[in-house]
Amino acid sequence: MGNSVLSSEERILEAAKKVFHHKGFDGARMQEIADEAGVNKSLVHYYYRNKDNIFQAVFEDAFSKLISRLNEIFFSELPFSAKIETFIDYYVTFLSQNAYLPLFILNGLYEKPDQIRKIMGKNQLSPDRLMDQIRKQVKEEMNIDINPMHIYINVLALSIFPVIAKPLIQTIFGFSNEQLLRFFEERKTSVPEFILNALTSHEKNTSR
Amino acid sequence: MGNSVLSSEERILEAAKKVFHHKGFDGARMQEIADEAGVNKSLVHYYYRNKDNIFQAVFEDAFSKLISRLNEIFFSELPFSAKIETFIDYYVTFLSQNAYLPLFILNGLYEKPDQIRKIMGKNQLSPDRLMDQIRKQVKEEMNIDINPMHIYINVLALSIFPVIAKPLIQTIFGFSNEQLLRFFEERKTSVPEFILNALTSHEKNTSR
DNA sequence: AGTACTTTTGACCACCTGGTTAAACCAAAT
DNA sequence: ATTTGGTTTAACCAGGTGGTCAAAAGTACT
Repeated sequence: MGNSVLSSEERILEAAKKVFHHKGFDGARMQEIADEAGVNKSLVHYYYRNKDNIFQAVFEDAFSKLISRLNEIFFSELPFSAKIETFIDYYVTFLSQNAYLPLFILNGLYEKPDQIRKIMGKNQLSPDRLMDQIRKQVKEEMNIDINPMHIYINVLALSIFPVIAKPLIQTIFGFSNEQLLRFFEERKTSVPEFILNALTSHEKNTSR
Repeated sequence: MGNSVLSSEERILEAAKKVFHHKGFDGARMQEIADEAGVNKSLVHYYYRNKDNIFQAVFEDAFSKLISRLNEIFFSELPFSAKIETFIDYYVTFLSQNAYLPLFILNGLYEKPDQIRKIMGKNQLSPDRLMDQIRKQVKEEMNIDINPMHIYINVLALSIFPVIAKPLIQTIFGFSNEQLLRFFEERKTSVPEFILNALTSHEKNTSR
């Protein structure tokens, strides 16, 4: 357990991430965080005054980790199809390795709705510009006029949900761990195909 | 708070649902369940011996509620496009009114992976038959050969994720409650269009 | 060696947690 | 009226909870 070069404060934060990610706010124990970091429980309180504080630190870290790259890709100069492919590929890989993150964040958003805006401020999302860009790109490249918000949410849904629903998928289909991995690998190509096909007009959109 | 015709046992279960759905297993308090049901805490233990038991009762109820109609629709005799439309319409409505359910279930699947198989046994899923049917239908009606598992997961993702991510969506887009409702209403038509378009071949699928 | 400062610890606490138990309550049957 | 059965309650408990505090250990400077 000899913990290398990290300072106590850093080790505590890392330990807190591990514990909060896996157990959530209510399930996490200050003692467990201290044990995981190899320090006395009081030291946790010394650096982060209380449970809420350290949770917020963990939450902000997780949140920005999850969305920073998202914006990077979506605001890049790539054509839309490349964006989708790049994004799915990156996200499926990233989320496979950090499977706990999305559920942790979604739970956090429900439990602590107050602190969201603070974090939103830090990680500039500027959705208006993003939506304009998506609408324009899809119109130009796919010749289809569709509410970009739905596209955006659909892309997120198709990338994130399967990771969250891992245990469900595994039980439904009876997947072993290797089979599940292969399933996620397949999605790296099948999901972009699915999305881009959905956005390709073959005849005019059905009126309603 | 005069609770009408329900027996104490039923009132306790209803109270337990409310509390567990909103707070999760670790966040829920036996005392709060008792208060919510308007009974003494000991009575909760009298009917359901311990916290785990009553949680399992709540979980099974939620789980079967969520998937029973799913199978009903997917195993019906409808053409595939009608299935998708029916399913999305039903699910978006149902989930809007039970927004806590999906997250509650997904968390439960992570926290109590042991009890899953029991429940899976009760609510027969028989995924093999379902997958065969989907593949066959999509091939016949859309003339496209695609792994039905991905279709199935995609449909679930597009219906369930937005509900789970409610607070996220609301914050990103700055939606009021009414705007969010309208957004979900729109999805009842936009999502089936999206899916069916994605499954309509305009040129042969890229080989691999 | 002594001082001033931060870091780390053990002991402690008030409160809350799920759970137990024995007694009270209440109907229906005798 | 008494018994019998299920129902409901108050009182209680051992263990755990986040959090405090003062003392100890370490560090750097003089």
